[in-house]
Amino acid sequence: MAAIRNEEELIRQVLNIFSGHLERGGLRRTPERFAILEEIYRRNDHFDAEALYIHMKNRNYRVSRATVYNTLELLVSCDLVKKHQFGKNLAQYEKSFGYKQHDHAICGNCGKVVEFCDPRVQQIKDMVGELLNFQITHHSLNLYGICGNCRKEIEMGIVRNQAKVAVDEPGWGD
Amino acid sequence: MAAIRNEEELIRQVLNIFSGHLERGGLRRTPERFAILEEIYRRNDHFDAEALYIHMKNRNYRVSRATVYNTLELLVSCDLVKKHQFGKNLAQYEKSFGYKQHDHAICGNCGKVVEFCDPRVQQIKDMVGELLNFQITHHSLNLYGICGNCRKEIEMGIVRNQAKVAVDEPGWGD
DNA sequence: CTTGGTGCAAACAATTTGCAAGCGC
DNA sequence: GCGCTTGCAAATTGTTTGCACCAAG
Repeated sequence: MAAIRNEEELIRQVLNIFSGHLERGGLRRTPERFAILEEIYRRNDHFDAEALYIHMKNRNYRVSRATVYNTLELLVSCDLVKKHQFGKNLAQYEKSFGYKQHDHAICGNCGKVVEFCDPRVQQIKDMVGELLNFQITHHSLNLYGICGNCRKEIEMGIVRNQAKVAVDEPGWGD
Repeated sequence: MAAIRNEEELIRQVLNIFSGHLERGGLRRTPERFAILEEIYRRNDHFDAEALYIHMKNRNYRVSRATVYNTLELLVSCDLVKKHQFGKNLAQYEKSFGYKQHDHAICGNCGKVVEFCDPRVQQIKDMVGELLNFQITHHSLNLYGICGNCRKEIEMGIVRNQAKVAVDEPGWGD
């Protein structure tokens, strides 16, 4: 299914979009910014700023946390990345270009995040926006609960409460 | 509409519920815990831990932040208080007993939080839970945008970005 | 009187900021 | 070269923890 091809294609595309966004805003096209965007689009999970920072370090990039945060904010502002709060004081991010809008179900036991899509969300946004005279720009819908696997584990007496999911792999990128 | 009467009645009720919850859990009924619960139920807004702490101080209570946080967690665990994250790294709370489930629209300009209710949310929870084999326990749906007032102000060139809303009034109690 | 709860302050974790040096334009 | 960006570390912010004392059961 040519997934790799599509990935490279996608990356070229988002780098371009970002480049244009920077130019339009009179912002500088630094290698750090592009490197961060590229690494984000090579991942397929939800991640936090620290994980991305570690990831960049593992790949032998020379970046600081400040730049990671700075760039993430830029990317959010041009809609290439989405920022979430899944109930904790820790911002989670995910790439968003080329994906259809979706929401999240979060397992309170293992921390797994599953995406879903329901057209009724849009209907609610439209209707509530009109009703409250709010100009809705975006939303966040999170369903919290226990996933099927964890329910089984819990029934068998195993409890892992909040195990970390999606840790970064050690550096092989030399 | 006898709002005051109802408020006193409601407060008696929640104090009772909390008392039972503490007893059932083998926890102590301290004056601080009841005082915090009572103050929460005399407020009608969304507030953060610090605001509640200041509020208690203004009312001449002798409480520490630690006790405020501790008690808030207790109250959340027995469903007398709900905890929210409105997109920032700052937990917001609101009383929840006697209110029907609702969600929130947040103005990104003035910070105003408006509540709304839509039955489709429950439908989504049910359907997605079944679909993903998740046992959904709770959810959070936040719509972000600009409220009518702010839109007008912005059109007139006034921008207040993130003005603080619902600050605590100075102490008049005593 | 036993032990959990408290106030206080120090510790922590996530994020932001200040500043000197570096590099895109 | 000008000044936005960077790396680094220190500062801030929200929340948690450690500890000596207090008071509920």
